[in-house]
Amino acid sequence: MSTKPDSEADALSTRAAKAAERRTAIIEAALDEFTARGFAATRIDDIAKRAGVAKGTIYLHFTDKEAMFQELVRTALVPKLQSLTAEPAPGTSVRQMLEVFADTFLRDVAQTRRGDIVRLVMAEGTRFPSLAEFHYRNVVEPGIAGIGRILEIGVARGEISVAALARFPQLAIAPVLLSVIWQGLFGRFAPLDVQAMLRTHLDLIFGERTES
Amino acid sequence: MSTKPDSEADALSTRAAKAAERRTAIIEAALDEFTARGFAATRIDDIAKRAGVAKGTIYLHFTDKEAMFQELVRTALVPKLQSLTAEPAPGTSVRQMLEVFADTFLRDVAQTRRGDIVRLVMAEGTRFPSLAEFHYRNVVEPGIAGIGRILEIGVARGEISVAALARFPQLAIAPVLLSVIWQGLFGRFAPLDVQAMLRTHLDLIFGERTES
DNA sequence: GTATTATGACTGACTGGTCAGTCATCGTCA
DNA sequence: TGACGATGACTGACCAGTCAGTCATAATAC
Repeated sequence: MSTKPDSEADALSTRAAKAAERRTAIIEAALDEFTARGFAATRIDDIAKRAGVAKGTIYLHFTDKEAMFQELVRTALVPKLQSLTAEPAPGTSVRQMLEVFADTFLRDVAQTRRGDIVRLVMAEGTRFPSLAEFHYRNVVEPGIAGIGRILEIGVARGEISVAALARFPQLAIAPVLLSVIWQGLFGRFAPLDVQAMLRTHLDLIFGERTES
Repeated sequence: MSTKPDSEADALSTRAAKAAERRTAIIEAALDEFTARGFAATRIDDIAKRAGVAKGTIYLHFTDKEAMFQELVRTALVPKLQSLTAEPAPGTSVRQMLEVFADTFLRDVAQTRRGDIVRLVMAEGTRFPSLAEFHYRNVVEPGIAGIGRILEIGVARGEISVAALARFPQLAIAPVLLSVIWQGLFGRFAPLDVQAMLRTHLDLIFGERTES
């Protein structure tokens, strides 16, 4: 692909390179605008302005607004999922695995623009069923399955005493989801100590008695 | 109010009654449209058609689209909150109190149009900060406080062994919120046994060991 | 009780503005 | 020089909000 004397590959230095740059700029700008305003209220003109590009250029890369929206939102989360579902080193306790998961999530999702994207999916998912389903298949289901595997290990090892928890990995995820929502909607005037909350949640799962 | 020979009161039979009917019809229709399409994509014409009313009539009741949206969404949830925060009969165990809360929530919110409204607030809250703040003050904060009080009793009585839980009532709410989101986005193709999940969550809180 | 007038709720065609998507033209690179 | 990427003015559709006119009902007169 790289050494083939293809006209496209030859142009890599200037033409294709600039095209790729432009595409990236458009994607960045579009994500900013879509997360800030939602699908319907976002203007293509604004995306173009923010990307430093004319409106027509956008239509060289995407067929229409809806296609652009779906393509962007789809690809924005999937790559990062691997780092979350990565198998942990053997010999770690299940509690540590979940702690790593929570920390990674906080660092890579909740505190970055990816958090906005999660909110965006929740906001627009009803109006774009195919988008919701795509996220279920590619983000939610694998995520749930990964957590489920960890929980099963916890139950098998006796670290987790509520065996039914493995049937509902959603319970382990719920506080993380709540954090994303909370920070987006209320964080400005009612900040939440997410880290401490998630630690408490782990105490709950692992049945550690604590004094206040 | 009913016997006063007021011109307004006199007209209650026909004129004012019809006006009230109309207003209700508009509110119903507007909630349907807004929850189905979101704020920006909802057309006033469609609300009018659905309410069986001319467009101009809507502007006799609401100053503009945004005012209507905010007023509707604001008032739609507040009244029902009382039934959720109602003090339970003394002598009930904390677990029972939370069970009642969960059941009431499922019956009155998750499985009704109120669930759509919760989703709507989450979806549009970012774009209507005053709406988010209103909901925080009038729905979230009282709700959190109510659950917090129950949890404190649980800690004091020794029913709950993780004392820090009382600092984060959000942890008790999180699965309920997740249920609403899940059913709205994925319920169609990946239904979730919410009742069983919430029961498991209570097992977690009350440290009941269970076998699968 | 009946006729006449006054009221204001209701209507929907219309306006002004916005915005997605197009395309004739231009500029640039191989 | 020829080809193709980029441009932005333009078009047509769409829609929030308006307002002059209609009509059912209430108030008043007789």
